[in-house]
Amino acid sequence: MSTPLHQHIAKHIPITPEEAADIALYFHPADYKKKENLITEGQYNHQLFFVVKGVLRMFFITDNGNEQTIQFAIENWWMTDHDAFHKGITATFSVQAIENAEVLCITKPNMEALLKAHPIMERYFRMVYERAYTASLFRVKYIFDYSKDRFYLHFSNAYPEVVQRIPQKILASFLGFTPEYLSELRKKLAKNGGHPIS
Amino acid sequence: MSTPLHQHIAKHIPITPEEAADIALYFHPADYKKKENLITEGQYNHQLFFVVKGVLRMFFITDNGNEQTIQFAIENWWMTDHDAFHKGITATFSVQAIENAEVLCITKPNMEALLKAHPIMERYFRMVYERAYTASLFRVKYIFDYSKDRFYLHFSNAYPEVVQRIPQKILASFLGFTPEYLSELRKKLAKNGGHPIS
DNA sequence: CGGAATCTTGAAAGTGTTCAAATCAAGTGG
DNA sequence: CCACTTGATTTGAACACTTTCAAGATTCCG
Repeated sequence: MSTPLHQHIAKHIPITPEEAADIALYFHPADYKKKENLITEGQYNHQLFFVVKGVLRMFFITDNGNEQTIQFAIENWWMTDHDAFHKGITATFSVQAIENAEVLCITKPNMEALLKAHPIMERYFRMVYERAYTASLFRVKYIFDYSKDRFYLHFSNAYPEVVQRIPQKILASFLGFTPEYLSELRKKLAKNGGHPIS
Repeated sequence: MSTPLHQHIAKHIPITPEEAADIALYFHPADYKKKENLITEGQYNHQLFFVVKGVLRMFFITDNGNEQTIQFAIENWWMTDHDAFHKGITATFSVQAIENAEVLCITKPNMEALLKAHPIMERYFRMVYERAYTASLFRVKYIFDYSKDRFYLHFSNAYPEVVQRIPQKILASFLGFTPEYLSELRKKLAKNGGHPIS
């Protein structure tokens, strides 16, 4: 038998079924309902999550009280407030289920024990973080490079499954503008057959 | 004797002087002059850099031909186009010396050999990437959270050394606005004793 | 000193936001 | 299954923030 986590690990490093089974013991499964928080800004959290099923988002509350979404996680992505998890401090970000979600959780002590027992996992997580870091840099690039309408088009072409699974309000926040403006963009783009205006 | 690289590694993982000396063999030192490129957008690059001395910036050319700076590296930071380095593809970003810089370089094959010979370095780089990823997420947070004037103040308070070492033009680009607007902000802020207007 | 790049200034034009109200969609309890 | 309540999306007008462009002042470096 092969779990999603096992499969994901095996994509990056060679691993035996026995190792995978032992690694799984460091995690515990959990279910979250739509709109439920896995992590809440300002609170202590010491868990890292692997998404087995569902969609999560990370967000925070801006100066003027809006929810600003900064990333999504779908199946086979890792998610947490890394700064809080790593340093054991209160969370800067909240993590919430957008759909009912099924995740694997690992506490900080278990994470340390896991890395000690299976040093090969250092390599796996090195790769995971390297990839996440790269993605985050590209996110910054897109924010600056594209006009808002192009950014919207880019994202909905690149991740159509994500766009379909989330409310527009949250998409607008992720893209960096208001829901009202997203409405206007959609209207404008519809007129132009899905091409940016410029 | 203890090099900056050795010291930085030792901050994260236990390491003997002998190991450190062997690790150093996988790197070669290089000097770059102000404005010289370590990596050029569109070209192949297969090196990762550790900054011993100087300031680097990463940037790309936007749709409308401007240079958009997306991050800096000062002493003890790692820098490269990670996506290009990792996948062996052409670079999306350029990396340039803002001051004369002294760096340690490692090629992709040497990196792989290093990780094979010293698996403990997987842990070190896992930590480095984890930290870089966290920083990148905070960068995105600040972009969305702060008004432009607050973002400017935040950055110049958080990294005064960096601000002093780079031209305003590049700072403006990093913060996400035009040099002209930065001029206005500085004028406005000067009138208000360094506090945001809002 | 001289040339080139950087920084400042101001006016005009865009881009995106805010606010308020109407419409639409979804989930809940009876 | 319907009626109700709540939340999400759309619309439009007024406004605010930021860019663009062009020109002048300043600084840097050889």
